[in-house]
Amino acid sequence: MACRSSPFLRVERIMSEQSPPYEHAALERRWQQRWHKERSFAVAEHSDLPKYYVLEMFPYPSGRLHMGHVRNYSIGDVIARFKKARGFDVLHPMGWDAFGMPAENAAIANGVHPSRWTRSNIAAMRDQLQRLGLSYDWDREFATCDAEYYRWEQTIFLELLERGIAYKKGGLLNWCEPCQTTLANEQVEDGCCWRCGNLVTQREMEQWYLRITDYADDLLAALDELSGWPAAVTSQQRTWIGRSTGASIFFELEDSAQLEGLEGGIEVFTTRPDTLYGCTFMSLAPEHPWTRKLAAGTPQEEAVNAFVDRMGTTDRAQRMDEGAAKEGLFVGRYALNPVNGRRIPIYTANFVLADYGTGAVMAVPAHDQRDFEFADKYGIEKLVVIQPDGEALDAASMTEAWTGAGQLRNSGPHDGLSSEQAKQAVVAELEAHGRGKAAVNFRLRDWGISRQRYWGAPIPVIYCQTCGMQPVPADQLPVQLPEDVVLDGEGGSPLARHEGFWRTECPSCGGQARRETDTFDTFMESSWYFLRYCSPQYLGGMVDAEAAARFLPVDQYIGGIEHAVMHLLYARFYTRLLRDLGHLEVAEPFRQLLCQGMVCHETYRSEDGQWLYPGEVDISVAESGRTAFRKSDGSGVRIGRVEKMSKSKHNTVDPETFIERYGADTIRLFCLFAAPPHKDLDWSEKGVEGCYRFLCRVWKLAHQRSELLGAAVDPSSLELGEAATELRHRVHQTIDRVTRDIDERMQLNTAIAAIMELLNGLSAFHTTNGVPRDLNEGDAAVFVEGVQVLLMLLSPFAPHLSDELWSMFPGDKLLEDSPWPNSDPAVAAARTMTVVVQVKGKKRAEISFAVDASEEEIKAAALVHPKVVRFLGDAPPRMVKYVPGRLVAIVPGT
RNA sequence: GCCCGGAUAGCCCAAUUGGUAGAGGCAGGGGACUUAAAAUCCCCUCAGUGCGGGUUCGACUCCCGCUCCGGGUACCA
Repeated sequence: MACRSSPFLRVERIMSEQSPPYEHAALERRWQQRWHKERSFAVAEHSDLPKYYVLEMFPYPSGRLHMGHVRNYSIGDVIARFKKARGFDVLHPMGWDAFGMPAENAAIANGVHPSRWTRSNIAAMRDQLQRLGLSYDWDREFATCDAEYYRWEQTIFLELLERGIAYKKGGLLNWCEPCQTTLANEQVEDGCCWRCGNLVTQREMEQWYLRITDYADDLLAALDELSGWPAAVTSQQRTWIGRSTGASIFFELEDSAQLEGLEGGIEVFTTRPDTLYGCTFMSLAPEHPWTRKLAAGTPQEEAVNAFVDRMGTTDRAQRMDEGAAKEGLFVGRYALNPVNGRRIPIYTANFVLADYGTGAVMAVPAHDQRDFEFADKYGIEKLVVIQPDGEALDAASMTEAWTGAGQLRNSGPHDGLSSEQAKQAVVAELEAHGRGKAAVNFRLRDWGISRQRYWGAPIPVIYCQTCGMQPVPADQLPVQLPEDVVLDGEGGSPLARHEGFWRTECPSCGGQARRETDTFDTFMESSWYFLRYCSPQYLGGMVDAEAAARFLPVDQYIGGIEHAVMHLLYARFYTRLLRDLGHLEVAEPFRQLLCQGMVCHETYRSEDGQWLYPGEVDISVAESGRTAFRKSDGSGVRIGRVEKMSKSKHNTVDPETFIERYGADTIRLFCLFAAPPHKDLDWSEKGVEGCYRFLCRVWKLAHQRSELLGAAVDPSSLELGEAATELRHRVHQTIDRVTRDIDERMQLNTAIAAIMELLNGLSAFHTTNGVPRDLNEGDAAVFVEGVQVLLMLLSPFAPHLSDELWSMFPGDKLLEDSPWPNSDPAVAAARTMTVVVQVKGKKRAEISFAVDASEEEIKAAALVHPKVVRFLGDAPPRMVKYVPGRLVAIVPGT
């Protein structure tokens, strides 16, 4: 056990006497300081080099890095370092998504001010990031809680307000009680708050919105062009935007004269105008503005009011649960079907959503499953108007709705049309009579951006009793968040209780006025931070136009998929807004998106069902399988499945511990090696040890031959032996493999595997039976070239160790300033090839050829190979196919 | 239910996109070194690709029909 947690002991053991110990802690600190001193990762803003912008989703400053962060940033760092070596001017920044509720909750719980809490967390996490050796240009760092950051958000908000993109309205809102704030629709997952996981309720409130729905079509259509995004994300956004085409139809009331304001009738949206002739009733959402009004004065009035009241107090999730029974009530009045004049009863129904479409539905029970069930329950007539091929539907005997296509019947002039044709024909009929039109409907709602919390950017408006709502004048920006607030978790928004903040003068009349006390949704800040990195100190606006033109869009964005329809949708929207306001040229912020997989770990539970941390458990491996015991008392432990690391299940490991034990290079390497970036990664301490061992072997290889490294000779001018030629070929091939794996395939795990292979090759080459052998001049030159290449290829993954060993070569240039190696195509090309001979698809022989052997030559050799001849028989072969460089496939004659 | 993914050795993961199933790591076994153990070094075992069909000279790869796992989404009219 002792050795398991004593890496230094282990290092000494791994190292033979001829190598100095690999002291990763001191070594890594030294190189981090050197990079810092030389500003190795500063962006050359005006260089002639092509730019490359790599960005990882910036973290919320919780105070501690978790493995998900480490993985995310390690991936980004490889790309950043690689692109830099490939000659790009790389922008690779880092900052802090610093507003948000944890800070405020911590303040309520512990009395620490959110600002102090946040700043000290930032300091701690910055330190952790720096100890990972990530290649950020730290001069560009900022936190979104900096007034100099959010002032531009306030500025833009005022521009949006002027253009009517930002507006305020009242209505039912998502309310999270534990968080004491409203939430945007995107931030409600499965009826629960995305942050705290508690059930979201509905509440009638006023708040600010951004008209994202104006951009719905554009946001949707442009997804098709985002070929660099994972389909999982674009498809989620498509679903979320939820565009459906159909018709908007007006149903007049039977006695509309009696109801003021309903002269045009009730509007419904449908995707199935072809079924209009089959409409036998109408359903309104309980919250529909006409539900109560229609019932008023009818015998149904009292019952309808009671129903609406009950629905209002029924939990939304419960009411909308699909298992919930259809329920409704006749409202006491009739409407007229605009195409056939049929008198249809109007119902209110629990399953009709107030905020989708118009909150009113034309019900076609024969062709919609929900309407079918409702009609069954309340004895409403079903009318078949779509007849599927080869089947005669009969309303009386149907057991479920027919929702597919078919031929029209009972539909007046449209009988005989296909449902597709009828969709257009019915719309045309409606349009001719002014009773409806083709329409598109979206599921997407406007983005609610007000939050009733303190730790956010103030919304820069003022309310005056006489002048109404007034924007804060530009010269009074930023509206600073006051520091001196009472945070006790009581009595609603802290700013609303801070008189010094809200009491102000009307900018228009100078009279007494009140500031808005809600703050912005923190997704507002993360919707443009990538832009600010282009010119983080710019004082003239959000971004310096020249810097934006140079660096945008982000070439490679990396982060978790959990933001598929929150951050990533808002950022696309916001970028469009800024383009339309003239601040930007681009519409899409992120050219390529990589969503890394989760970091997972086995779970452990004690006999009494408690979750245990991996550190509390010992595991022994026997033939019968693995068994686990609790370290403290040796009691049995149940090994559970591998799951995403989470605090609640205690299956987390702390990056800090592992960095101390093995070093940042090892941890980075493991995160990149154990799985391809987009897939889930199973944390394995054994695997970490394997990566550590690999780095130790690299270390040892260089030190074993340190005397050679100081005097590199170009091997291309030397006469090389067989083994040296072969090794050199492998070295150059490895350059090609690693380059392609990083650049084209984003397959970092196989890039590392190739580097490991190269190490194995170099080790075998310079030793005999594990002991260093004598190398001639050619051998030495090839070996040294191999070590050089190895370090260059390794440097994006394990930069500290690579730099340390690189310094054994002459010159004092950092690897960070050295170009990526180029392979010599002549050397990388194989000299011989092994061709497999298959007879009827079965491998029968292998033959070696020079790479320039001709097809005829190869086919001929294959056909006379003794192992092949046996399977051919006497007749001439029916087919002989040559796949260049790979195989000869033969089908014998009969 | 629908829409995405995924399933290859005891485990993680490769396979140049239809051409020799195995690169890399872990675990396991053997050997060298050692008084011994550990460490280190060298060597080795193990699957025929979730299941059933099909196309093909040839299928992990393409087609059809399933199973299981993961993710998203759902009275959206």
